[in-house]
Amino acid sequence: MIDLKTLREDPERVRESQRRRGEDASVVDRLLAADERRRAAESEYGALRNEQKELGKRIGPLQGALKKVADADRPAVQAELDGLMSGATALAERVRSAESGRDAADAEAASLLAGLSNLIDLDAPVGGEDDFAVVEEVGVRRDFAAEGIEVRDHVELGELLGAIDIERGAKVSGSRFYYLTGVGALLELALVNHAIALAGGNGFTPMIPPALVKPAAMEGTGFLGQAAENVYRLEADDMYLVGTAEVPLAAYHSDEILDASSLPRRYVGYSPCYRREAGSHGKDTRGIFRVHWFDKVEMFSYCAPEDAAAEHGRLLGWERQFMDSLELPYRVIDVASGDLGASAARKYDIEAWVPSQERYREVTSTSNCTEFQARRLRIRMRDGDGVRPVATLNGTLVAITRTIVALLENHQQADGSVRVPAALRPYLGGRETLDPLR
RNA sequence: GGAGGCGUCGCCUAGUCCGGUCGAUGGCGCCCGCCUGCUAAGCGGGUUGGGGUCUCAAAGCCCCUCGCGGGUUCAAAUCCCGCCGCCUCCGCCA
Repeated sequence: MIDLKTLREDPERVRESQRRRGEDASVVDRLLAADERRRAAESEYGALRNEQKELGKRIGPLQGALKKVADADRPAVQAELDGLMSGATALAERVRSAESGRDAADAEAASLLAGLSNLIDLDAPVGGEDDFAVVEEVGVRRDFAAEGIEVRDHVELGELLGAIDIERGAKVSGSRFYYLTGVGALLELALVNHAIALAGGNGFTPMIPPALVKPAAMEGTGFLGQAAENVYRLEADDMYLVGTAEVPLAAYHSDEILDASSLPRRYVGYSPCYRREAGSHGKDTRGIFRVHWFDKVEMFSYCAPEDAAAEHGRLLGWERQFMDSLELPYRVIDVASGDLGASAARKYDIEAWVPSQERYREVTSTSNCTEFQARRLRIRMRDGDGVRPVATLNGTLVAITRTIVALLENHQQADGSVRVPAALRPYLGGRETLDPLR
C-alpha cells in the first residue's frame, strides 16, 4: 500500500501513477474522501472515549466511599452515584455507536487503499506490454544455418537426452506438467547449486522457504489483486501455493522492526512455484516454457528506501552475472508502466534468446517494490529518524524450466548433444556435454 | 487426533483467583546526563507501536495497543466464548 500522507499531500502524483498503469485514477478521490471520514470518526470516538474514562474515574472512588460513609449520609452519596451511573449508561451507548462508525470508516478506507497499486517510478517507460525499452543486448546469437545445424527445440532435445518427460507429466498431472529425468534432473540441481553459490558469494543467506502460505502473506505481497486468478488456493485449509519464493521471503520479516544497521538484508530462496496460468490458454503450449509448476532460485532484499534504486541495480547485475556464466545471449528490458504488476514501481526483465522461436523470451525478472509490500506486511526499520517502512526488492536468479529451455537450445550441437557451459561443469561431475541416449 | 500448561511495551518478569488505585511492576540490555586519570562501578533521567489533534516544524493534548477476534459491564491485562501460536505427555506418521 502507499502512504496516506503522500496521497493527501500530492494526490496528483498518485493519479498520474494510476493513469500510467492504465488503472482507475478515480480511486484517489474516493480514498481521499474516505480518509477524511476516517479521521473525523477517529476524533469523535477519541473524544467520547475520553469523556467515558473521566466519568469512570469518578465512579470507582464513589463506590468505595459508599461503603464507608455514615448511614445518615448514605442517601446523598447514593443519589450522586446514581446520577453518574445513568450518565455513564447513556454515554456508553454513544461510545458504542461512535466506535462502529469509526470501524466502518476505517474498513472503507482500508479496502480502497488495498486496491491501489504501488506508486510508479516516473522513469519507467510509459505504455503497455509492448512498450518496454531495451536496455542492452548481450552475448552473441549463434548462426545455426552457417553452422549447418537444423535447430531442434527443447522438447526434441529433452527427449533425445532423456532429460524431460512431458507425456508422462501430462498423464500424471495434466497439461503444463512434466518430469525432469536423468540429466534433466541433474541439470536442475546443478543450476540451483551454481545459483546459490553465486548468491552466497554476494552476501545472500540461503533459504528454503515454505511454499504454502496463509492469506496474509499472499495479500501482503500483492498477489491477491489483479494476479489473484493465477494463484492456487487450497479451499479446505484457506492456504495458498506460492507462485514465487518472493512471497515467503517477504513475509519472513512481517510485523518486525529491523535495525537499520542490519540492512540491506539479502536472502536467496529455492522453492517450487505454482501458477494457474489462467488466461493463457493456447499460449506456449509446447514444452516446458509455460508450466503450472517449476522450481526457482529467487533473490530478495530488504533495504532502506533511499537505497532501493541502487539495490535494484545490484540485483539486475547479479542476474546478468548468472546469465553470463551460462553463456547465453540475452537482452535486458525496462518493463513498461502498464505491465508492472501491482507491487512494482520499476521492473527489469532479462529475456534469453530462444533459437527455435527466433525471439527473446523472459527468463528472469527483478522488481523494486519500494515500501509497498513493507507497508502491507508491517516491515519497518529503526534508525536515527525513528521507525519507517523498509523497501523490498526481488529478482530471479534462475527459473529452472525456462533456463533449461534456453540452455538446451542455445548450446545444442549438430548431433543433438548439448554443450555444458564451463561454470556449470563442476556441478555436473565435470561433464562437458549432455549426450543423446540413442 | 487426545490431555494439560503457557502467551504482558527488545529479553526476562509482577499483576489475572477478588474488574476501577494497572493511563502495566521490577530486573537486564540500550540511550542521555552526572561523577570519575581511562575503563568499570555508582547516581539521575529516558526507553512499545499505531492513529488523531495542533503546528512552518516541534512540544503538548487525546484515543488505541497486555497473542488475535468477539461478548458481559458505567468500566476489562483481569470475567465469559471462539480462534491462533508455543511447550509437555499420549496416539499416529515421512
